[in-house]
This record gives sequence, structure tokens and C-alpha cells, in this order.
Amino acid sequence: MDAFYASVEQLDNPALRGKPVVVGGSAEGRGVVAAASYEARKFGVRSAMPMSRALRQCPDAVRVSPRFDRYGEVSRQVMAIFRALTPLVEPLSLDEAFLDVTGWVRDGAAPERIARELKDEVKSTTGLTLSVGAGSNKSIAKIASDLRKPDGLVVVPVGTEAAFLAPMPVRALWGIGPKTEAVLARAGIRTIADLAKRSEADARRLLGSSGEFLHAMANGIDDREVIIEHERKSVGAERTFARDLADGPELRRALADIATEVARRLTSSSVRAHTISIKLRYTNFHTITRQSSVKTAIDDAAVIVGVATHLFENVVAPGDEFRLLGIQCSRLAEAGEQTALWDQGSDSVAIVDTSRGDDMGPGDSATW
DNA sequence: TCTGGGGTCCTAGGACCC
DNA sequence: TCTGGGGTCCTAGGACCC
Repeated sequence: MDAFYASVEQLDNPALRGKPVVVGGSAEGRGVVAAASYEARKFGVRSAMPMSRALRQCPDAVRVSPRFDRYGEVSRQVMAIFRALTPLVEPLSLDEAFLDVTGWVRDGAAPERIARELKDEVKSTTGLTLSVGAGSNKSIAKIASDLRKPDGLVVVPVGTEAAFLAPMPVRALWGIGPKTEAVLARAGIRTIADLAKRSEADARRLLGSSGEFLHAMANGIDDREVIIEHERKSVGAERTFARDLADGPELRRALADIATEVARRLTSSSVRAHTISIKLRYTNFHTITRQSSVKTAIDDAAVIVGVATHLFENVVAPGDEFRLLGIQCSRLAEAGEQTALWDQGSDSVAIVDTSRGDDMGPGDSATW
């Protein structure tokens, strides 16, 4: 979907149409841009840019706070249109999905026509535009879809994959970010062709375990399937404060609020977690995480608060101030699968903390 | 200029077991 | 005098994506 969040806001509020719209948190709240309409992008406004900077660059922009529930609604509409075409739909986010239309192509449908009909259907149903990339594998389709935004349609004919990729910067490959780009640049690798020409062994040496895969991708080879269902691995929530917070009632309240939110999300997904981790970002942006595993999977806010508080108190030092606090839950288990411990009459949760030796060594435990 | 929030995956080191 | 090897699980940090 093109500039998805911003486009939904313009759809729902005609007064915003034709205007630069920026969706994201407020500048005072240290927000960043989640999405910018194309009118705003003309001013250089981009996703992930601090809102303060976005509004400086584009003073006429209208800032809108995100409404994720609404984006989810529209997303479900769009995904339903996709699924009417093929059940083989892999959503990547609210506004992006892979569709395996091999069956249609095998039956003689031209990729252009499939894409055109899809775009027309989404446009007439939701009023929104999207960009389609079509190719013989996921990497090609993904890169092609980014090429002619907005309202784009790019088809990469079978057999032309490597030539299509060759002149692009390595950064265009999925999984190559700024750090990896720099590593490759130091080795003289700047374009995808540069990477494709090197040996697989070189790629592995420079890129570690993902080297083999990236090398293949650079050569246009990618045999990943379209996966309909992904099992969720973690559930979390975090909050950046409008101003840095030292330990105190406000911070403790935030901890409880975040735990409550995480518990709500766990419950609504019918999962419980064996591992609870907290994330702390200091004033200087240095970020640490501390985690602790519990024997019996939990989804109760009060218990999560207990674990998180314990972890927090183990690291906080006098004078520390934080700009962000987060809680993540992982090692998820389905809520239905309750094992032994509860059944055997235990009514408490044991916390085994191996993160520090100070006051609790392995084998020690605390209960709530 | 001052840096969100939701995630996934990988690496490295240490504990622990046989 | 010199201190295994393989495997698994856990924790912390970091790169990356949308």
C-alpha cells in the first residue's frame, strides 16, 4: 500500500487530501514519522524521521496521531481481496503481502493482468492505491514493488532476474542495512552485481551465516515459499517518555501500565510467556535488556509487573534516568496447554534469576 | 537533528549435563 | 602439570525490517 497510514487518514478526512500529511507521535513527545503522504515526501520527510525535524522541513504539514485499529480494519479489507485471488497470501505487515499466483500464471494469466485487476479491485473497494511487483521469487517481487511507487506495477520477466538486480546498490537486498552495506563497501562490493560476482565463500566470510542466502539472492535465486501462517514468537510493549524519568512513582506507574498492556495482548492472543524481559534506554540512548524465565508460563499483569520490577531493581542505580521502558514476553505457549505445575497445586510462580550474581544466584528464587 | 514501536533472526559466552 | 568434547538452554546485545 502506498504511504498506507497517511493515505488512510486522507481517505477518512477529505480535508487532508492534497495536503502534506505526517502520521506519527508529536514532536514534544519525541515522536517519529510512521508514514508521510507523497505531498510531505516532496519536502524530504521520510519514515522514522524525528517529528521535530519533519515539521521543520515541512511547516505546513498536518500531523496526525496514528490510529492502528483503523489501519488494521483497512488492512483486513485489503488482505481479503488478496485472498479472494489466491489463498496463498503471506502478510508482511499491515500494508504489505506476498501473493503466490503461480497457479494463475500456469493457467495462462499474464502477471500484468493479475496485478492490474488486483490494483483496480483494491482501488474500487477501499479507495487506496498500491504498488505491485511481480517476479519469479519473493526477493524479485519485493524489490520490483518498490521501484515505481506510488501506484506502480513492475513485472520482472522470468530469466531476467540477475540482470534486473545487477545495477542496484546492495542495500536494496532484504536484510542488508547500513552496517552490512558498510562491511561490503570496505570489501569493494557496492552493487548487487559486485556481490553476485564474488564467490560464495567470500560472501560467507563477509556476511556470516546469511552470506550464502544473500549471495544467492544477488544472483536472482530465492526459493523461499510463500508462508500463510507465522507463529508469533514474542509479544511486547514499550514507551518512550516525553521527558527522561528517574526511578519514582511515575516510572513505576509506567512499568505497571506497560505490563498491563502486554498482559492484555497475551490474553487476546491466548498465549502465555515463559520469558519476561525488560528494556531500558538511558538518557544517552544506551540500551540494555534483562530477562528472566519462569517455570510456569504467565499472562497475568500483576505477575509480569513482579518479574519486571525485580529485573529493574537489579540494574537501576541512583541518578539513572531513562527515556524508554519496555517489556517483552517470549517463549510463548498456548494458554490452553497448562502443564503440571499448576495442576500439582502450586499457586505461585518461581523466578530463577541468573542475570546477576549480586543478590540472587542460580538456584535462588523469589515468589510472588 | 536528536533519534517510535511492533517485531524477527543471529551471535557469543556461560552454565550445565553426560 | 595441565586441565575433553558434544549438545542444549539461557542471557545480552545488535542488525534489520515495516
